Amino acid sequence: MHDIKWIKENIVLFDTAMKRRSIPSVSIEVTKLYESYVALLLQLQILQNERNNSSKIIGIKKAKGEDTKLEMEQVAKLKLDIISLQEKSNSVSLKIKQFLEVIPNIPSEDTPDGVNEESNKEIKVFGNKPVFPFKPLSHDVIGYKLNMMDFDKAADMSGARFVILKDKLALLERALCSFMLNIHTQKHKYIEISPPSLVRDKALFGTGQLPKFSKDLFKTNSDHWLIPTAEVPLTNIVADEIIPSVSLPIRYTALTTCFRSEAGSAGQDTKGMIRLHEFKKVELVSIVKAEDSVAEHERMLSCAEEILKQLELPYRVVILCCGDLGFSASKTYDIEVWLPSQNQYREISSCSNCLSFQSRRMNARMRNLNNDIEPVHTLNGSGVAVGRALLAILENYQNKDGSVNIPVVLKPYMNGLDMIALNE
RNA sequence: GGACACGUGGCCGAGUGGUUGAAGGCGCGCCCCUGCUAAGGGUGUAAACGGGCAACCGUUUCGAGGGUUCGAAUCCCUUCGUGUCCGCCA
Repeated sequence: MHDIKWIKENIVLFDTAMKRRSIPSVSIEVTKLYESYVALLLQLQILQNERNNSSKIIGIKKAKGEDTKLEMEQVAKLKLDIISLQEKSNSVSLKIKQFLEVIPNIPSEDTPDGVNEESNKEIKVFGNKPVFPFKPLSHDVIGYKLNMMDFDKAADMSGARFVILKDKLALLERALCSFMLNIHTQKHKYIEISPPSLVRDKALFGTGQLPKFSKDLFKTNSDHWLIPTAEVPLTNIVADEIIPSVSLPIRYTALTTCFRSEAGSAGQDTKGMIRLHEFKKVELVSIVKAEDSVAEHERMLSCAEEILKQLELPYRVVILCCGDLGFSASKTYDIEVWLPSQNQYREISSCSNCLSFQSRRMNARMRNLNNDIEPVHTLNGSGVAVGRALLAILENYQNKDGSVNIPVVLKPYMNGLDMIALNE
């Protein structure tokens, strides 16, 4: 959520930024609304002040047993004006709020222009793509042949875009979860959280999924929403808080299941585990001072990269262009892992700096050393998507006979297993 | 799901219609004092918004929303949350 006062003072800057997002300029309109709101408020406050004074006098007079008929009649008249002014100013301020809450964050200066992912900018490539002396299979075929991945049964009970992992693949998923959480808690000093998976509107408004993107979410019949990412509960831990600046940065990590309706992605990635309605993900969230968020963003990216480095999976890092940037983000790095069967890199992590965009929506603030209160900055990133990590391992570590080697760092989590092979 | 109770400032906790943004305590800040024993005294200490160069002034806020009233933390309604007991269940 943008600060209306900031927009008012930076009309050109603001509209230029929105233009990069292909959003028509609204700053003049909002600013005008705001000015009329301030005018109404001023008038209203004068009348409220009069009413308060008169009511005090009535109270004093009544205590003395004096007659207050005159005063009471005067205030009664005032009251009508107050009510009508209040209605007007409420409706204008609601309009302003409705305007502001659907305007996305401003892209950072170093976010490339562009309307779709083709304009994303590659900034780093890491690792060697595996060379196979045979035609590498896709992960779903590998899983099927191992008899450890069942899309058909999942479809019978849940429909499309669900999967059942069995036996060693279920273990591999669990191993990945533990491995990632251990790295982030022990090496990167994130605090592990086990949050709710169901949240109310307010939480999703805070992180920016609502009110605009309800179509992408699942809703229960009890007015809860299933979280699309742990970013939602993790970031909302600081909602409505005033945090002493000495307590920052706060770094949280969590393993959760993520639920996404995938409305509008019909036909995309219909095969395999790439795009499911539910998947597990280890998330990273940082709450930092404004001046620290740029550095924290780099740190977060390197924390996510660390996972892929240790798993020895080839990847690249891109900066998302304006057209690909999420609603709440000012700048986003995507980490893309190499998938041999597709002969391309696919997203496995997304690390975003939201600046004060989310913190203003959820009223998350800090008290600095001068005792002043200001919004914190929030960042979130995947560290990393578990399902996609699993499928990347299957594809990158596959052998000709259909077996799959286990990355060295995962062996302790796999009961010492070196390889997943077809059960005899 | 049934019954009852409760939601006040960083925390605890008074406050059932009238100069109450809110006693008192704790905590914290600043200042002072100090050879009567791990202390005493003074003073300050909410947020948001609006106006003002500023000092400062004003408005709103006692879970949230609405209502009654000249006036509401206090009364009424709705709602959310919490606690306890009962029922049910992992």
